[in-house]
Amino acid sequence: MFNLVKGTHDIILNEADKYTYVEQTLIQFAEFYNFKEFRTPIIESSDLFQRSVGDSSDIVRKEMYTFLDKGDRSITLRPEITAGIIRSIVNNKLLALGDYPVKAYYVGPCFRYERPQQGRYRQFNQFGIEIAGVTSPYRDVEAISFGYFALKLLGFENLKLKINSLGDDESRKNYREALNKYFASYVDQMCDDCKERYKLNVLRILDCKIKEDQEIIKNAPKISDYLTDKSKDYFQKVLNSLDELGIEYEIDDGLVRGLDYYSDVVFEFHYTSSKGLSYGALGAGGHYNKLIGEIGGPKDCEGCGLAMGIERLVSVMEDDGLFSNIDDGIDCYIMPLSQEFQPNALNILSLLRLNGFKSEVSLEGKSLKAMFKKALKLNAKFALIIGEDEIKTNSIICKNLSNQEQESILIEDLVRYLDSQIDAEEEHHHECCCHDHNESDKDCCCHAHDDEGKHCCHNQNEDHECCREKKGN
RNA sequence: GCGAAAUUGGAGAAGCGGUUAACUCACUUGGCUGUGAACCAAGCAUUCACCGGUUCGAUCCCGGUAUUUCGCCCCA
Repeated sequence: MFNLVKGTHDIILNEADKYTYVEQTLIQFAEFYNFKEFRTPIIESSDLFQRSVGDSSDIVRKEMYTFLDKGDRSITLRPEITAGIIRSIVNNKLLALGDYPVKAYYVGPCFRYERPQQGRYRQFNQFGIEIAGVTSPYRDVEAISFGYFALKLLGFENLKLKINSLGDDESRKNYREALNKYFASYVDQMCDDCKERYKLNVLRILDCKIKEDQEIIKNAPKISDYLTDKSKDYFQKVLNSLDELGIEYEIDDGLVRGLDYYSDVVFEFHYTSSKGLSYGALGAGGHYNKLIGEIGGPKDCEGCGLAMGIERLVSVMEDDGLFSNIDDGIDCYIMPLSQEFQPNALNILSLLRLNGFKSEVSLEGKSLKAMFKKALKLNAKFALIIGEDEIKTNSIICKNLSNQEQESILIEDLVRYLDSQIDAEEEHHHECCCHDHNESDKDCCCHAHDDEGKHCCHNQNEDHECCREKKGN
Protein backbone atom coordinates (compact mmCIF):
# COMPACT_ATOMS: atom_id res chain seq x y z
CA MET A 1 0.00 0.00 0.00
CA PHE A 2 1.19 3.46 -0.80
CA ASN A 3 0.16 6.42 1.24
CA LEU A 4 -0.99 9.63 -0.30
CA VAL A 5 1.67 12.27 -0.64
CA LYS A 6 1.25 14.71 2.19
CA GLY A 7 -1.33 17.38 1.51
CA THR A 8 -2.88 15.65 -1.50
CA HIS A 9 -6.26 13.99 -1.71
CA ASP A 10 -8.23 11.77 -4.06
CA ILE A 11 -11.38 13.31 -5.39
CA ILE A 12 -13.53 10.34 -6.30
CA LEU A 13 -17.11 9.09 -6.57
CA ASN A 14 -19.62 11.36 -4.81
CA GLU A 15 -16.90 13.79 -3.94
CA ALA A 16 -15.97 14.12 -7.60
CA ASP A 17 -19.61 14.78 -8.46
CA LYS A 18 -19.54 17.69 -6.07
CA TYR A 19 -16.39 19.12 -7.59
CA THR A 20 -17.85 18.77 -11.05
CA TYR A 21 -21.04 20.46 -9.95
CA VAL A 22 -19.20 23.40 -8.43
CA GLU A 23 -16.84 23.79 -11.36
CA GLN A 24 -19.57 23.47 -13.97
CA THR A 25 -21.74 26.00 -12.19
CA LEU A 26 -18.88 28.47 -12.08
CA ILE A 27 -17.88 27.81 -15.67
CA GLN A 28 -21.38 28.26 -16.99
CA PHE A 29 -21.81 31.43 -15.02
CA ALA A 30 -18.49 32.73 -16.34
CA GLU A 31 -19.75 32.08 -19.85
CA PHE A 32 -22.75 34.31 -19.11
CA TYR A 33 -20.28 37.04 -18.22
CA ASN A 34 -18.58 36.41 -21.56
CA PHE A 35 -15.36 35.04 -20.10
CA LYS A 36 -13.44 32.60 -22.30
CA GLU A 37 -11.72 29.50 -21.07
CA PHE A 38 -7.93 29.45 -20.83
CA ARG A 39 -5.97 26.29 -20.08
CA THR A 40 -2.37 27.06 -19.34
CA PRO A 41 0.44 24.73 -18.28
CA ILE A 42 0.79 23.56 -14.72
CA ILE A 43 4.54 24.10 -14.91
CA GLU A 44 5.96 27.50 -15.75
CA SER A 45 9.43 28.95 -15.50
CA SER A 46 10.20 29.92 -11.93
CA ASP A 47 10.98 33.53 -12.67
CA LEU A 48 7.43 34.10 -13.92
CA PHE A 49 6.21 33.74 -10.35
CA GLN A 50 9.14 35.56 -8.82
CA ARG A 51 8.32 38.50 -11.07
CA SER A 52 4.54 38.41 -10.70
CA VAL A 53 3.62 36.99 -7.32
CA GLY A 54 6.69 38.72 -5.97
CA ASP A 55 9.99 37.81 -4.36
CA SER A 56 8.83 39.25 -1.07
CA SER A 57 5.67 37.15 -0.86
CA ASP A 58 5.58 34.11 1.37
CA ILE A 59 4.37 32.07 -1.55
CA VAL A 60 7.57 32.65 -3.50
CA ARG A 61 9.83 32.71 -0.49
CA LYS A 62 8.84 29.41 1.02
CA GLU A 63 5.91 27.69 -0.62
CA MET A 64 6.81 26.93 -4.21
CA TYR A 65 7.53 23.53 -5.66
CA THR A 66 10.57 24.46 -7.70
CA PHE A 67 13.04 22.12 -9.37
CA LEU A 68 15.61 22.01 -12.14
CA ASP A 69 14.61 19.98 -15.16
CA LYS A 70 17.08 17.89 -17.13
CA GLY A 71 18.04 20.93 -19.16
CA ASP A 72 18.87 22.84 -15.97
CA ARG A 73 15.88 25.13 -16.37
CA SER A 74 14.24 26.22 -13.15
CA ILE A 75 10.65 25.04 -13.27
CA THR A 76 7.87 25.73 -10.78
CA LEU A 77 4.53 24.01 -10.24
CA ARG A 78 2.15 26.95 -10.38
CA PRO A 79 1.15 28.23 -6.93
CA GLU A 80 -1.65 30.25 -8.52
CA ILE A 81 -2.94 30.70 -12.03
CA THR A 82 -3.13 34.44 -12.67
CA ALA A 83 0.52 34.70 -13.68
CA GLY A 84 0.15 31.92 -16.25
CA ILE A 85 -3.02 33.44 -17.69
CA ILE A 86 -1.42 36.85 -18.10
CA ARG A 87 1.69 35.28 -19.59
CA SER A 88 -0.50 33.45 -22.05
CA ILE A 89 -2.42 36.58 -22.97
CA VAL A 90 0.84 38.45 -23.50
CA ASN A 91 2.58 35.62 -25.41
CA ASN A 92 -0.35 35.21 -27.71
CA LYS A 93 -0.51 38.96 -28.33
CA LEU A 94 -4.14 39.23 -27.39
CA LEU A 95 -3.73 42.71 -26.02
CA ALA A 96 -4.12 44.97 -29.01
CA LEU A 97 -5.68 48.15 -27.68
CA GLY A 98 -8.74 47.75 -29.84
CA ASP A 99 -9.44 44.33 -28.38
CA TYR A 100 -9.56 45.36 -24.74
CA PRO A 101 -10.52 43.74 -22.54
CA VAL A 102 -9.48 40.10 -22.73
CA LYS A 103 -11.65 38.11 -20.34
CA ALA A 104 -10.41 34.72 -19.23
CA TYR A 105 -11.56 32.06 -16.84
CA TYR A 106 -9.70 28.98 -15.66
CA VAL A 107 -9.97 25.94 -13.41
CA GLY A 108 -7.17 23.67 -12.37
CA PRO A 109 -4.73 22.41 -9.80
CA CYS A 110 -2.23 24.61 -7.98
CA PHE A 111 0.60 23.63 -5.68
CA ARG A 112 1.90 25.20 -2.51
CA TYR A 113 4.24 23.67 0.00
CA GLU A 114 2.33 24.47 3.17
CA ARG A 115 1.25 22.78 6.34
CA PRO A 116 -1.87 20.82 5.38
CA GLN A 117 -5.04 21.21 7.38
CA GLN A 118 -8.69 20.93 6.61
CA GLY A 119 -9.43 23.00 3.52
CA ARG A 120 -5.78 23.57 2.71
CA TYR A 121 -3.90 21.16 0.60
CA ARG A 122 -0.56 21.14 -1.11
CA GLN A 123 -2.31 20.32 -4.34
CA PHE A 124 -5.59 22.16 -4.55
CA ASN A 125 -7.92 23.43 -7.24
CA GLN A 126 -8.64 26.99 -8.11
CA PHE A 127 -11.25 28.54 -10.29
CA GLY A 128 -10.74 32.13 -11.32
CA ILE A 129 -11.27 34.91 -13.80
CA GLU A 130 -9.03 37.62 -15.17
CA ILE A 131 -9.89 40.77 -17.05
CA ALA A 132 -6.85 42.11 -18.87
CA GLY A 133 -7.04 45.55 -20.37
CA VAL A 134 -9.09 47.30 -17.75
CA THR A 135 -9.85 50.92 -18.59
CA SER A 136 -12.75 51.55 -16.24
CA PRO A 137 -13.41 50.98 -12.56
CA TYR A 138 -16.57 49.22 -13.60
CA ARG A 139 -14.51 46.31 -14.86
CA ASP A 140 -13.41 45.80 -11.28
CA VAL A 141 -17.05 45.87 -10.32
CA GLU A 142 -17.73 43.28 -12.99
CA ALA A 143 -15.16 40.96 -11.42
CA ILE A 144 -16.52 41.48 -7.93
CA SER A 145 -20.11 41.05 -8.97
CA PHE A 146 -19.21 37.90 -10.86
CA GLY A 147 -17.73 36.44 -7.70
CA TYR A 148 -20.58 37.60 -5.55
CA PHE A 149 -23.38 36.27 -7.71
CA ALA A 150 -21.52 33.08 -8.58
CA LEU A 151 -21.27 32.28 -4.89
CA LYS A 152 -24.95 33.12 -4.47
CA LEU A 153 -25.75 30.79 -7.34
CA LEU A 154 -23.94 28.01 -5.51
CA GLY A 155 -26.24 28.65 -2.59
CA PHE A 156 -24.19 30.86 -0.30
CA GLU A 157 -26.21 33.29 1.73
CA ASN A 158 -24.79 35.81 4.15
CA LEU A 159 -21.60 36.27 2.23
CA LYS A 160 -19.31 38.86 3.58
CA LEU A 161 -17.41 40.92 1.03
CA LYS A 162 -14.41 42.76 2.39
CA ILE A 163 -12.87 45.41 0.24
CA ASN A 164 -10.02 47.86 0.38
CA SER A 165 -7.89 50.04 -1.85
CA LEU A 166 -4.14 49.75 -1.87
CA GLY A 167 -3.91 52.77 -4.14
CA ASP A 168 -1.91 53.28 -7.28
CA ASP A 169 1.87 53.52 -7.49
CA GLU A 170 2.04 57.04 -6.23
CA SER A 171 -0.30 56.39 -3.34
CA ARG A 172 1.67 53.36 -2.38
CA LYS A 173 4.95 55.14 -2.68
CA ASN A 174 3.78 57.84 -0.31
CA TYR A 175 2.19 55.35 1.99
CA ARG A 176 5.26 53.16 2.01
CA GLU A 177 7.37 56.11 2.99
CA ALA A 178 4.99 56.92 5.79
CA LEU A 179 5.07 53.33 7.00
CA ASN A 180 8.81 53.14 6.78
CA LYS A 181 9.06 56.22 8.88
CA TYR A 182 6.50 54.95 11.36
CA PHE A 183 7.89 51.44 11.78
CA ALA A 184 11.53 52.54 11.83
CA SER A 185 11.39 53.13 15.54
CA TYR A 186 9.44 49.94 16.30
CA VAL A 187 10.91 47.36 13.98
CA ASP A 188 13.52 46.19 16.46
CA GLN A 189 10.88 45.05 18.93
CA MET A 190 8.76 43.29 16.34
CA CYS A 191 8.77 39.64 15.26
CA ASP A 192 11.40 38.22 12.93
CA ASP A 193 8.94 37.99 10.08
CA CYS A 194 8.15 41.65 10.46
CA LYS A 195 11.81 42.57 10.44
CA GLU A 196 12.08 40.70 7.18
CA ARG A 197 8.91 42.31 5.85
CA TYR A 198 10.23 45.72 6.80
CA LYS A 199 13.11 45.18 4.46
CA LEU A 200 11.22 43.45 1.65
CA ASN A 201 7.78 45.01 1.61
CA VAL A 202 6.72 47.11 4.52
CA LEU A 203 3.05 46.88 3.50
CA ARG A 204 2.97 43.25 4.48
CA ILE A 205 3.68 44.08 8.11
CA LEU A 206 0.03 45.11 8.28
CA ASP A 207 -0.87 41.45 7.80
CA CYS A 208 1.00 40.34 10.90
CA LYS A 209 -1.28 38.62 13.40
CA ILE A 210 1.04 38.64 16.40
CA LYS A 211 -0.61 40.42 19.29
CA GLU A 212 2.26 42.64 20.36
CA ASP A 213 2.90 43.66 16.78
CA GLN A 214 -0.73 44.44 16.24
CA GLU A 215 -0.62 46.99 19.00
CA ILE A 216 2.05 48.75 17.02
CA ILE A 217 0.21 48.29 13.76
CA LYS A 218 -2.98 49.74 15.17
CA ASN A 219 -1.51 53.20 15.25
CA ALA A 220 0.26 52.97 11.93
CA PRO A 221 -0.74 55.36 9.17
CA LYS A 222 -3.78 54.28 7.15
CA ILE A 223 -3.64 53.80 3.42
CA SER A 224 -6.84 55.77 3.05
CA ASP A 225 -5.01 58.90 4.12
CA TYR A 226 -2.44 58.47 1.39
CA LEU A 227 -4.56 57.65 -1.61
CA THR A 228 -4.08 60.00 -4.51
CA ASP A 229 -7.17 61.78 -5.77
CA LYS A 230 -7.18 59.45 -8.72
CA SER A 231 -7.12 56.32 -6.57
CA LYS A 232 -9.66 57.75 -4.18
CA ASP A 233 -11.97 58.53 -7.03
CA TYR A 234 -11.47 55.10 -8.54
CA PHE A 235 -12.25 53.35 -5.27
CA GLN A 236 -15.31 55.51 -4.70
CA LYS A 237 -16.69 54.70 -8.11
CA VAL A 238 -16.34 51.02 -7.37
CA LEU A 239 -18.08 51.37 -4.02
CA ASN A 240 -20.91 53.42 -5.47
CA SER A 241 -21.45 50.89 -8.16
CA LEU A 242 -21.55 48.04 -5.65
CA ASP A 243 -24.17 49.96 -3.74
CA GLU A 244 -26.28 50.25 -6.84
CA LEU A 245 -25.98 46.55 -7.58
CA GLY A 246 -27.09 45.80 -4.06
CA ILE A 247 -23.84 44.10 -3.15
CA GLU A 248 -23.07 44.62 0.49
CA TYR A 249 -19.49 45.15 1.47
CA GLU A 250 -17.34 46.10 4.38
CA ILE A 251 -14.30 48.29 3.98
CA ASP A 252 -11.37 46.67 5.72
CA ASP A 253 -8.27 48.80 5.69
CA GLY A 254 -6.20 45.92 7.04
CA LEU A 255 -6.82 43.94 3.89
CA VAL A 256 -3.53 43.77 2.05
CA ARG A 257 -3.37 40.42 0.19
CA GLY A 258 -0.29 38.28 0.09
CA LEU A 259 0.50 38.63 -3.56
CA ASP A 260 2.61 41.57 -4.52
CA TYR A 261 0.97 42.42 -7.82
CA TYR A 262 -2.20 43.93 -6.41
CA SER A 263 -2.87 47.66 -6.46
CA ASP A 264 -5.94 49.82 -5.98
CA VAL A 265 -8.99 47.65 -5.35
CA VAL A 266 -8.59 44.35 -3.46
CA PHE A 267 -11.35 42.19 -2.00
CA GLU A 268 -12.16 38.92 -0.31
CA PHE A 269 -15.30 36.83 0.09
CA HIS A 270 -15.81 35.41 3.57
CA TYR A 271 -18.36 32.89 4.69
CA THR A 272 -19.06 30.83 7.77
CA SER A 273 -21.09 27.64 7.44
CA SER A 274 -23.99 26.97 9.76
CA LYS A 275 -21.79 24.47 11.54
CA GLY A 276 -19.11 27.06 12.03
CA LEU A 277 -16.69 25.94 9.35
CA SER A 278 -14.86 28.87 7.83
CA TYR A 279 -11.59 29.61 6.15
CA GLY A 280 -9.76 32.86 5.70
CA ALA A 281 -11.50 33.44 2.42
CA LEU A 282 -13.42 31.36 -0.09
CA GLY A 283 -12.38 33.66 -2.86
CA ALA A 284 -10.31 36.76 -3.27
CA GLY A 285 -8.96 39.06 -5.90
CA GLY A 286 -8.15 42.54 -6.91
CA HIS A 287 -6.83 44.98 -9.41
CA TYR A 288 -3.29 45.01 -10.81
CA ASN A 289 -1.71 48.02 -12.45
CA LYS A 290 1.72 46.78 -13.37
CA LEU A 291 1.53 43.01 -13.60
CA ILE A 292 0.80 42.86 -17.30
CA GLY A 293 3.62 45.25 -18.10
CA GLU A 294 6.02 43.35 -15.92
CA ILE A 295 5.28 40.12 -17.71
CA GLY A 296 6.04 41.78 -21.03
CA GLY A 297 2.68 43.17 -22.08
CA PRO A 298 1.77 46.77 -22.84
CA LYS A 299 3.21 49.06 -20.18
CA ASP A 300 0.07 50.76 -18.95
CA CYS A 301 -2.28 47.87 -19.40
CA GLU A 302 -4.14 47.15 -16.19
CA GLY A 303 -6.18 44.17 -15.15
CA CYS A 304 -8.18 42.59 -12.40
CA GLY A 305 -9.28 39.15 -11.38
CA LEU A 306 -10.31 36.84 -8.65
CA ALA A 307 -9.75 33.24 -7.62
CA MET A 308 -11.75 30.77 -5.56
CA GLY A 309 -10.60 27.64 -3.79
CA ILE A 310 -12.72 24.73 -4.98
CA GLU A 311 -11.81 22.54 -1.99
CA ARG A 312 -13.03 25.21 0.38
CA LEU A 313 -16.22 25.81 -1.54
CA VAL A 314 -17.01 22.11 -1.54
CA SER A 315 -16.25 21.62 2.09
CA VAL A 316 -18.34 24.56 3.26
CA MET A 317 -21.16 23.55 0.93
CA GLU A 318 -21.10 20.03 2.35
CA ASP A 319 -21.37 21.49 5.80
CA ASP A 320 -24.42 23.49 4.79
CA GLY A 321 -26.09 20.80 2.69
CA LEU A 322 -25.89 22.73 -0.55
CA PHE A 323 -25.46 19.66 -2.72
CA SER A 324 -28.94 18.22 -2.41
CA ASN A 325 -29.70 18.93 -6.05
CA ILE A 326 -27.06 16.62 -7.44
CA ASP A 327 -28.76 13.69 -9.11
CA ASP A 328 -26.46 10.71 -9.33
CA GLY A 329 -29.18 8.16 -9.94
CA ILE A 330 -29.73 6.10 -13.07
CA ASP A 331 -32.83 5.60 -15.18
CA CYS A 332 -32.97 1.85 -15.55
CA TYR A 333 -31.52 -1.18 -13.84
CA ILE A 334 -31.86 -4.36 -15.84
CA MET A 335 -32.21 -7.56 -13.88
CA PRO A 336 -31.94 -10.87 -15.71
CA LEU A 337 -33.43 -13.64 -13.63
CA SER A 338 -30.75 -16.06 -14.64
CA GLN A 339 -27.37 -15.83 -16.25
CA GLU A 340 -28.70 -17.39 -19.43
CA PHE A 341 -30.70 -14.24 -20.11
CA GLN A 342 -27.69 -11.99 -19.92
CA PRO A 343 -27.36 -11.67 -23.72
CA ASN A 344 -30.98 -10.50 -23.92
CA ALA A 345 -30.37 -8.11 -21.07
CA LEU A 346 -27.35 -6.71 -22.86
CA ASN A 347 -29.38 -6.09 -26.00
CA ILE A 348 -31.94 -4.14 -24.06
CA LEU A 349 -29.21 -2.31 -22.15
CA SER A 350 -27.67 -1.21 -25.40
CA LEU A 351 -31.05 -0.12 -26.76
CA LEU A 352 -31.68 1.98 -23.68
CA ARG A 353 -28.25 3.57 -23.57
CA LEU A 354 -28.35 4.47 -27.23
CA ASN A 355 -31.70 6.12 -26.62
CA GLY A 356 -30.37 8.28 -23.87
CA PHE A 357 -31.35 6.36 -20.77
CA LYS A 358 -28.65 6.10 -18.16
CA SER A 359 -28.71 2.39 -17.48
CA GLU A 360 -26.94 -0.43 -15.73
CA VAL A 361 -27.32 -4.19 -15.75
CA SER A 362 -26.75 -6.95 -13.24
CA LEU A 363 -24.33 -9.54 -14.57
CA GLU A 364 -23.25 -10.98 -11.26
CA GLY A 365 -25.88 -13.71 -11.12
CA LYS A 366 -27.48 -12.42 -7.95
CA SER A 367 -30.86 -13.25 -6.55
CA LEU A 368 -33.79 -11.08 -7.50
CA LYS A 369 -33.88 -9.76 -3.99
CA ALA A 370 -30.25 -8.74 -4.14
CA MET A 371 -30.80 -7.12 -7.53
CA PHE A 372 -33.65 -5.06 -6.17
CA LYS A 373 -31.46 -3.89 -3.37
CA LYS A 374 -28.82 -2.92 -5.86
CA ALA A 375 -31.37 -1.04 -7.95
CA LEU A 376 -32.33 0.99 -4.92
CA LYS A 377 -28.75 1.64 -4.09
CA LEU A 378 -28.14 2.91 -7.59
CA ASN A 379 -31.12 5.17 -7.19
CA ALA A 380 -32.71 3.71 -10.31
CA LYS A 381 -36.03 5.05 -11.56
CA PHE A 382 -37.00 1.71 -13.11
CA ALA A 383 -36.20 -1.90 -12.48
CA LEU A 384 -36.47 -3.93 -15.67
CA ILE A 385 -36.92 -7.63 -15.08
CA ILE A 386 -36.25 -10.16 -17.77
CA GLY A 387 -36.92 -13.86 -17.43
CA GLU A 388 -38.26 -16.79 -19.34
CA ASP A 389 -41.80 -15.52 -19.77
CA GLU A 390 -40.59 -12.17 -20.99
CA ILE A 391 -38.25 -13.69 -23.55
CA LYS A 392 -41.11 -15.79 -24.92
CA THR A 393 -43.33 -12.79 -25.36
CA ASN A 394 -40.54 -10.45 -26.39
CA SER A 395 -41.34 -8.13 -23.56
CA ILE A 396 -39.92 -6.96 -20.26
CA ILE A 397 -41.29 -6.05 -16.88
CA CYS A 398 -40.94 -2.39 -16.04
CA LYS A 399 -41.28 -1.55 -12.40
CA ASN A 400 -41.41 2.09 -11.43
CA LEU A 401 -39.47 2.10 -8.20
CA SER A 402 -40.91 5.33 -6.93
CA ASN A 403 -44.53 4.14 -6.92
CA GLN A 404 -44.16 0.35 -7.06
CA GLU A 405 -46.30 0.09 -10.18
CA GLN A 406 -45.23 -2.39 -12.79
CA GLU A 407 -46.26 -3.38 -16.26
CA SER A 408 -45.15 -5.82 -18.87
CA ILE A 409 -44.00 -3.86 -21.91
CA LEU A 410 -43.16 -5.11 -25.39
CA ILE A 411 -39.52 -4.44 -26.20
CA GLU A 412 -40.51 -2.48 -29.28
CA ASP A 413 -42.58 -0.15 -27.08
CA LEU A 414 -40.03 0.12 -24.30
CA VAL A 415 -38.34 3.37 -25.28
CA ARG A 416 -41.62 5.10 -25.90
CA TYR A 417 -43.02 3.79 -22.64
CA LEU A 418 -40.07 4.96 -20.56
CA ASP A 419 -40.10 8.32 -22.27
CA SER A 420 -43.72 8.87 -21.38
CA GLN A 421 -43.20 7.69 -17.81
CA ILE A 422 -40.21 9.95 -17.29
CA ASP A 423 -42.00 12.85 -18.95
CA ALA A 424 -44.84 12.38 -16.51
CA GLU A 425 -42.38 12.53 -13.64
CA GLU A 426 -40.75 15.61 -15.07
CA GLU A 427 -44.10 17.25 -15.38
CA HIS A 428 -44.63 16.65 -11.75
CA HIS A 429 -41.30 18.33 -11.18
CA HIS A 430 -42.20 21.32 -13.23
CA GLU A 431 -45.22 22.04 -11.16
CA CYS A 432 -42.70 22.65 -8.52
CA CYS A 433 -41.17 26.03 -8.75
CA CYS A 434 -37.71 24.64 -8.17
CA HIS A 435 -37.03 24.50 -11.84
CA ASP A 436 -37.92 28.12 -12.26
CA HIS A 437 -36.02 29.70 -9.51
CA ASN A 438 -33.89 31.99 -11.60
CA GLU A 439 -36.77 34.37 -11.58
CA SER A 440 -39.05 34.27 -8.62
CA ASP A 441 -36.61 32.89 -6.16
CA LYS A 442 -38.58 33.95 -3.20
CA ASP A 443 -41.72 32.11 -4.13
CA CYS A 444 -40.03 28.78 -4.33
CA CYS A 445 -41.24 26.42 -1.73
CA CYS A 446 -37.89 24.69 -1.65
CA HIS A 447 -36.20 27.69 -0.27
CA ALA A 448 -38.88 28.23 2.24
CA HIS A 449 -38.46 24.75 3.60
CA ASP A 450 -34.72 24.65 3.53
CA ASP A 451 -34.37 24.31 7.22
CA GLU A 452 -36.58 21.31 7.63
CA GLY A 453 -35.11 19.58 4.62
CA LYS A 454 -38.53 19.08 3.14
CA HIS A 455 -37.70 20.04 -0.39
CA CYS A 456 -40.35 18.50 -2.50
CA CYS A 457 -37.96 18.11 -5.37
CA HIS A 458 -35.45 16.12 -3.51
CA ASN A 459 -37.77 13.88 -1.59
CA GLN A 460 -40.34 12.96 -4.13
CA ASN A 461 -40.80 9.58 -2.54
CA GLU A 462 -41.83 11.17 0.68
CA ASP A 463 -44.56 13.61 1.37
CA HIS A 464 -44.57 16.48 -1.00
CA GLU A 465 -45.68 18.76 1.70
CA CYS A 466 -44.47 21.98 0.33
CA CYS A 467 -45.65 21.16 -3.16
CA ARG A 468 -49.03 20.18 -1.91
CA GLU A 469 -49.41 23.40 -0.08
CA LYS A 470 -48.64 25.21 -3.28
CA LYS A 471 -50.74 23.07 -5.53
CA GLY A 472 -53.56 22.80 -3.10
CA ASN A 473 -54.40 26.44 -3.53
C1' G B 1 9.12 26.21 9.60
C1' C B 2 7.23 25.90 15.13
C1' G B 3 3.79 23.81 19.05
C1' A B 4 -0.10 19.92 20.38
C1' A B 5 -3.31 15.67 19.67
C1' A B 6 -5.03 11.52 16.95
C1' U B 7 -4.61 6.72 13.92
C1' U B 8 -8.69 -0.12 15.83
C1' G B 9 -12.82 -4.35 9.44
C1' G B 10 -16.15 -1.18 4.00
C1' A B 11 -18.21 2.88 7.79
C1' G B 12 -19.12 4.67 12.96
C1' A B 13 -16.82 3.07 17.10
C1' A B 14 -15.86 0.36 22.52
C1' G B 15 -11.85 -1.92 24.76
C1' C B 16 -7.54 -3.47 27.77
C1' G B 17 -0.51 -5.63 29.68
C1' G B 18 -2.73 -11.96 29.01
C1' U B 19 -5.82 -15.86 23.22
C1' U B 20 -13.65 -15.15 21.35
C1' A B 21 -11.13 -7.36 19.75
C1' A B 22 -17.72 -5.44 22.19
C1' C B 23 -21.72 -3.01 19.83
C1' U B 24 -24.16 -0.54 15.56
C1' C B 25 -24.52 0.14 10.36
C1' A B 26 -23.13 -1.68 5.56
C1' C B 27 -22.28 -6.04 2.81
C1' U B 28 -22.88 -11.58 1.51
C1' U B 29 -25.70 -16.11 1.89
C1' G B 30 -29.94 -18.88 3.38
C1' G B 31 -35.11 -19.21 5.55
C1' C B 32 -38.58 -17.02 0.82
C1' U B 33 -35.39 -21.42 -6.14
C1' G B 34 -39.79 -14.46 -10.26
C1' U B 35 -40.29 -8.79 -6.74
C1' G B 36 -37.51 -4.02 -2.73
C1' A B 37 -39.73 -3.84 3.91
C1' A B 38 -39.60 -6.40 8.49
C1' C B 39 -38.01 -10.69 10.95
C1' C B 40 -34.75 -15.00 11.87
C1' A B 41 -30.05 -17.68 11.13
C1' A B 42 -25.11 -17.71 9.52
C1' G B 43 -20.79 -15.22 7.46
C1' C B 44 -17.84 -10.78 7.50
C1' A B 45 -10.47 -7.46 11.71
C1' U B 46 -5.06 -14.63 12.46
C1' U B 47 -5.71 -8.25 13.64
C1' C B 48 -5.64 -2.73 16.30
C1' A B 49 -1.16 2.99 10.70
C1' C B 50 4.15 1.26 10.02
C1' C B 51 9.12 -0.06 12.22
C1' G B 52 11.77 -1.09 16.48
C1' G B 53 12.18 -1.52 22.05
C1' U B 54 10.51 -3.01 27.18
C1' U B 55 8.01 -7.63 28.82
C1' C B 56 7.10 -14.60 29.92
C1' G B 57 3.36 -11.92 27.01
C1' A B 58 1.75 -5.48 23.64
C1' U B 59 -3.86 -3.14 20.18
C1' C B 60 -2.67 -1.16 25.19
C1' C B 61 3.78 1.09 27.86
C1' C B 62 8.33 3.57 25.43
C1' G B 63 11.08 5.47 20.96
C1' G B 64 11.08 6.47 15.77
C1' U B 65 8.47 6.98 10.88
C1' A B 66 4.08 8.14 7.98
C1' U B 67 -0.52 10.43 7.54
C1' U B 68 -4.47 13.33 9.49
C1' U B 69 -6.49 17.03 12.69
C1' C B 70 -5.95 21.53 15.84
C1' G B 71 -3.12 26.14 16.94
C1' C B 72 0.79 29.52 14.88
C1' C B 73 2.36 31.30 10.12
C1' C B 74 0.36 31.98 5.49
C1' C B 75 -3.33 31.57 1.94
C1' A B 76 -7.85 29.78 -1.99
